[in-house]
Amino acid sequence: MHEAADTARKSIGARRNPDSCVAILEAAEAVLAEAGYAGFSIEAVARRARAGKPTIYRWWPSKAALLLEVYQRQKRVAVPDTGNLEEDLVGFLQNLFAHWRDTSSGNVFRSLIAEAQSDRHASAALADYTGGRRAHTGQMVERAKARGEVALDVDAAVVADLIASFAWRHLLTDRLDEDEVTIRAAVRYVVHGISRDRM
Amino acid sequence: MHEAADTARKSIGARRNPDSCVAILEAAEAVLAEAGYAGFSIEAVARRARAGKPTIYRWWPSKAALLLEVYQRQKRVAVPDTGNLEEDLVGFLQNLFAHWRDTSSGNVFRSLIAEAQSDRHASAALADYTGGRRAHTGQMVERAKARGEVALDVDAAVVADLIASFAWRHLLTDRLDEDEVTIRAAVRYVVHGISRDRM
Amino acid sequence: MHEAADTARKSIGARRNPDSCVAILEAAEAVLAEAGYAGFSIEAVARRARAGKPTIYRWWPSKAALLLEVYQRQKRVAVPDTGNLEEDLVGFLQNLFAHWRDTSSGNVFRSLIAEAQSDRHASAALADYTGGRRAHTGQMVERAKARGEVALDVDAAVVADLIASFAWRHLLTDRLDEDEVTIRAAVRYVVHGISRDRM
Amino acid sequence: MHEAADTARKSIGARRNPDSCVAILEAAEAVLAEAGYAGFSIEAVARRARAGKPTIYRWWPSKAALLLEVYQRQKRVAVPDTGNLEEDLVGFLQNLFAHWRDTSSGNVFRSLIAEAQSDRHASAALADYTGGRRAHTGQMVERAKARGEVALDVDAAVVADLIASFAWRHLLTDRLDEDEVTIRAAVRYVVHGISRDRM
DNA sequence: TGCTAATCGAGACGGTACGTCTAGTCTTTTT
DNA sequence: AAAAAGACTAGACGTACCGTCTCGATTAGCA
Repeated sequence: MHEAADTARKSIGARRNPDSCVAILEAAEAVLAEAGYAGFSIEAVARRARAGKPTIYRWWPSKAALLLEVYQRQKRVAVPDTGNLEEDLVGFLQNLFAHWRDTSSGNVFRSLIAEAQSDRHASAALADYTGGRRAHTGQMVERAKARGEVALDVDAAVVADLIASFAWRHLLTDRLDEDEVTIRAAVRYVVHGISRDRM
Repeated sequence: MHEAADTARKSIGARRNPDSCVAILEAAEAVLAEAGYAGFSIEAVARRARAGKPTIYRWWPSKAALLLEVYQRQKRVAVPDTGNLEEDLVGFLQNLFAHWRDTSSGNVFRSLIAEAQSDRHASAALADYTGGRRAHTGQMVERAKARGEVALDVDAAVVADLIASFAWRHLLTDRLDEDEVTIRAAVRYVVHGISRDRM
Repeated sequence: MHEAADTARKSIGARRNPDSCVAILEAAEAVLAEAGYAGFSIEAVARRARAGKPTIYRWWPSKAALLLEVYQRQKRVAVPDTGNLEEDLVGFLQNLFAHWRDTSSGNVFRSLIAEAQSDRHASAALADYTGGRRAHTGQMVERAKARGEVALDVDAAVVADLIASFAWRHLLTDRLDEDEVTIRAAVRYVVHGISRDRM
Repeated sequence: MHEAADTARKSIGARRNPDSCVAILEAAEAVLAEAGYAGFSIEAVARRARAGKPTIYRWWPSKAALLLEVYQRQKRVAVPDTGNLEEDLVGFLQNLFAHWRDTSSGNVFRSLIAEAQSDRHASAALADYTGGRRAHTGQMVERAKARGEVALDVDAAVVADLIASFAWRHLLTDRLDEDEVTIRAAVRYVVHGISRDRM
């Protein structure tokens, strides 16, 4: 994460300056990491990035848009494939919690959810994003279905919803340090409930 | 929701004036209902309630405290007791969604969660509150255990967490109009997963 | 300047409590001495005196009234009588400057003048007070007239005005540490101007 | 004193907008004229000028700075040059009193002096200003010295001080309507006291 | 090669809200 | 009746951001 040079960035002609773009995204991430959502303001990002406010507003029409891009820039969480749904889901949640806990991603995503509660653009953007993620997480269930672990009439989207909801609430209530036992219990309750020999 | 009289409320001596207290809580609710979390400010509440800002700050140290009291003032959601866990939980979620949807409660609680992402007092207050609610919801599971529906080694708190998480995420992503089929599916997956003859 | 006892003063029945009166005046003086006019508020005095605000407002209708009483409670400056007008006036100014400098009187009187610029009660009270003082200071000139030092047609009130004005402006512009040479020069210019053999 | 147009003033780039500057100074003057020092608040000025409070604080760090600039913006008092010190000084005082009386200048300067009693910035600004004025007034005396009217060893600054003090006290005690006889008497006492053939 | 046009940093602008302070009024309780 | 206590409405304080605006400098691509 290289720092901005002492010499100010200038315009590079009649087109977007990628340096500024990167500097702003990195500054936004840094501000969120250091001061959290409370300290996240366009002013603070502009100050940190040594950028003008209009430059930010030009490319990101709302705080939400900036937050979303910052979040998407960060590395995705790996979706395990162990051949066993319970292990997959427990692994996924543990990876996700660790990712949220150890990087600024947790703060970014929390902020995005909070922002979505008062800003309709953020709300729409979040709905879009979560729609995509749900399908992604649902693949773990679909694979389990294909393996015969899970009943065929199970709605993978609902299962993905349950798992994602569990993750969200832990994020939003500062419980990302949940122990494996509890995570596994939650996952097992759901996995057992949808297993093939049950339904 | 009666309006304030033309004559200003005065002090009623060296003790809290319940009229002011009520007027402020009602104003807070009205502001949230009309302008949402984005327009919810102490100034706006004070203006609407014809109250001085210090009067609000005197009794509610933070926006979160005010939000929480507004939320708690609203009628509680009934916890059904049908003798069947699936029906209990489906009914509970439907009641909760309807309550959030049809009153301003949903907006209030969304705001509280959002506030908790940037204010540590809000965060603490919310943790406090959800702790209490978790035990409450868990009772449905405990009753089912007592009836023999649910395995004895099931952690009721984890189940309550799963259900509450599902509700929160629907609130936070504007999906309170979820159809019964989906709600029932989610509940069934969990209930089956913890049923006695399964574990 | 004894401090208030730990036990709160109580009402002594249907009449004014002199302890409260004294405590309030002393508190006002102490506040002015420590924080100056900037920190002088009825709230601050009430806090310091452990008195209720209404108790202050009952007896002193305005800040100015309180200031005036505080000022008048303080010891008067001696008016010298050396048999020579120049010495009298120089001595008087030196005494006055020292009094203002070394006690809280200076702050009190500055505050009173400042208050009089925005409060008509203060203005009236100050006019009243200065009227009395002018006559008082004028006596030094009248004595000099009687001694034949000063021409008979000199208006003692105008001379008193010149001297008092000089003192006020030094107070108001923080020049109470003026050296004797300058004070004497100012006095001499006036005294020579009114001496008998001149006019 | 033209009113602000209906269209709000906007920024004119990364530099001070003179329209705003003027609007604020005129608003400050108007507020002082209408409500006096008691009603003079940054809020009131901002409201009247249709300006944001931060715009005022950006350019005038304190109420005193604003008052001072309002005062200095108003036309200066003419310093007469009649070839006779008594006439010069009497004329100067009469001009000054009339200026203070007939414009809002008197209120502005009174306010500035009052403000200086509680605010060290005001105090410093006032000291600065009066320093300059003293030299200015002293020139009348210096001219008289050059003409041989006044003894050479007279300290012009002290004389200016006496005259200015006399003016200040009349301003501060609402005596700007003083008659010419009294003004002339005061001036004559001083002028005689310093005349060449006397000392 | 010189002109146009979009972008950059900078920072001022009118506003709104923050959380704190004081003003002056009020009522209850205690003496 | 008067004292203390402290709550009440009201509004100013000085600060932080909001989102918009205009500037002058910069540079690519069109003419």
